Parts: sequence; structure tokens; C-alpha cells
Amino acid sequence: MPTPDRTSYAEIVAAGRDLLEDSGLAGLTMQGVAQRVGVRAPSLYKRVRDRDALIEAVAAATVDDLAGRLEASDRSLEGLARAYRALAHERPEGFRLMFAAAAPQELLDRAGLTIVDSAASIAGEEHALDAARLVTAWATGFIHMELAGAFRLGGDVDGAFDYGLAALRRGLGA
Amino acid sequence: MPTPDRTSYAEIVAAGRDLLEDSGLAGLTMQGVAQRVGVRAPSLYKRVRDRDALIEAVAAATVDDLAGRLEASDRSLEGLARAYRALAHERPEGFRLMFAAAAPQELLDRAGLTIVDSAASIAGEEHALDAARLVTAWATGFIHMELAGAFRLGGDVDGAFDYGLAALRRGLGA
DNA sequence: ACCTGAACACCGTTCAAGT
DNA sequence: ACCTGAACACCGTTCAAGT
Repeated sequence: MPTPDRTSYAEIVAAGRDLLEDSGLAGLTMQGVAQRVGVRAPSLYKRVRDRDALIEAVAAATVDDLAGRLEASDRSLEGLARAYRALAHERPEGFRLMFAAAAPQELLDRAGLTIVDSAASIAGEEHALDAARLVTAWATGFIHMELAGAFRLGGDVDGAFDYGLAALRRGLGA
Repeated sequence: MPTPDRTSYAEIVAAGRDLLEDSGLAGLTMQGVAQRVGVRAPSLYKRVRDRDALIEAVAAATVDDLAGRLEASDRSLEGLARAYRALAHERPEGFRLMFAAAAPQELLDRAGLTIVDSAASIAGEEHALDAARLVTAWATGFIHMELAGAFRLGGDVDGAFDYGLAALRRGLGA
């Protein structure tokens, strides 16, 4: 005697993303997600293996989101970096989770290749991969530190971001 | 009727650091730490407010460790970056925790000022803070990505680190 | 075929009782 | 003055019983 579905995998992952931002990783509980989608916690196990799998799915959805934003940008060094930072500001917990949880290689490659593409046009094909790693590492670290509140020696944080972009262009050009 | 102490705050924090590396943040449990120092979990509450306070103390000990290593390096751009990366390779979970948990401002400033000092000699006093943030952000992001296994498009990761150091020197010199 | 309450394991935390 | 077992709250997870 089939019962109409009261939720779906996509709805669960979306609720997980929102709960993550509201309550942090420790607050991303099965009971919390269940409440948001309107079922009891045990029902989630029909669609998700366990909490770790849900966390992975939330991380994967965030990487997918990021890849889409990078592709939708003007693909310049500056455009890519600002799109990356904008996502991190909108979903800081999701940003952190991308580096704490495993995401599908295919999605990571999609985001990575967009950046390598852009890097090639600045530093040349020969150094494209090294250049992409330089820029991505800088942006990733800048955002991590910014979110951790590590920039408290004063100064202008937005200005430091622009300074970094300009200095990287100089360093890559040579 | 006093009882001889069976453990100490320092021993608890040290056990926490080791357990963190062995079992990850989720594995850093009060029961696990208690077992390592030879008491029962409730006894830890005589010396530590709660699990969050213990996690903060572990993060602070890691920042203190880092500050000491930076000060003991030759303080060149390359020396600082390599000392940072070496710590992260030895204590990857501790490195991650520095950006996930709050550490005392005084310790963070101590580490930060060592880097600003070095940056000043390369980019000039005027841009010292921006330059320090560029280098620190790059190293932090590089290590985060490396630890997350995000460098899987091939190529030589150590080579990419050296390429980054050289490009940053070029970009900062101008 | 999905949903639920009940049950169990595990962990954080408190507290009265021991020494 | 510190240490402990017992107790409680909370969460992840399983499962038999409902529809």
C-alpha cells in the first residue's frame, strides 16, 4: 500500500544547506533536518545513508553552486575571485565544509578547470596549472582567514583583497 | 582530605592535541581525553569548563606552536612559508582547527606580526600589512587545499609551492 | 513503499557520595 | 580537594509495526 512521498532527496539536501548556515556543522543534525522537511528523523534514512553522507551531499551541492557561479562570471582573474568570495560570504559554513568534507572529484575538476583556463591566458599554457593553484590558494586562504576573523591587525580588508589581485597579476605576468 | 592530582591542565591539552590528530575533531571526545590522561571523564571538568573550552585550548596551543616556529625560522618569505607548511603537515587537524575555533587574539597577533615584519622588508613599510596578508592567505589556502586533496589535476605539488613563492616575490617587489 | 514510535548505543555534563 | 559511579539529556541509528 504505497504512501505519497512527504519529502525528497533534493529537499533534504537543501534543508541541510540552510540548517548548516543557521546552526553550523554541529547544528546540522538529522532531527533538525527532519523537522525542516516535515518528517521524523528515521524517515531520512530512506533517502540518505547516514549523517556523513548527508554532510557530503551538502558539500557537493556547494561545490556545484560554486562551479556554476565561476562559469557564469566573466572568467577574468578578478571576476573569478570575486565570484568565489561572494559565495563564501553568502554561505560561509558551506565554504568551510568544502574543505572539511569530501566532494565528488568530477565537481571539483569542473570548478578547477574553469580557473586553469583563465590562468592560461595570463601566465601561458606552460604555467597554467601552477598559476591556477597560486590564485586559487590565495583566494581560498584569504576567505578562510577573513571568515575566521584573522584580519584584526587593522587596515582595509577589501583593500587587501584588491592589493592581492593586483600583485598576483604582476607576479603571473613575468 | 586532599588527594594527589592525577593529571593537569597541560597534560589534558597535550592529550587533546594528540587525540585530535589520531581521530579528527569528531573523535576528540571527553571520554577519549580522559582515558589518555588516566582519569574518568567527569574529572576533566575540574580543569576544563566544557568540551568547547578544551577545543579552544587545543587551537590556542597550536597557534602558540606556530608562532614559536615562525620566530625560530630565518624569517625570510620562504622560511616562514616552509615553517608554516611543515607544522600543517605534522599536525593537519590542528592546522584546520586554527581556522575553525577561536584562539586568543594575543597569540594570533604574535604570529601575524612576525610575518608583517618580514613583508615590510620586501614590499616596503607602506604595503607591509597588505603584503603580509597576501602571503599568509596564499600559504593558508595552499595548505588547506593540499590537505583536502584538492590538487588532483596532476602536476607537482611541491613545484607549485615553489612557483607560488617565486611569483609572490615578483608581485611584491614592484 | 514510506512513515513512525520505541529502543539502544554513545557522548556531554551534573552531582551526590567517596577518599 | 580531587575522583568516581550514577543519572539525565541529546543525538544517530535500527527495526518492527502501522498505513
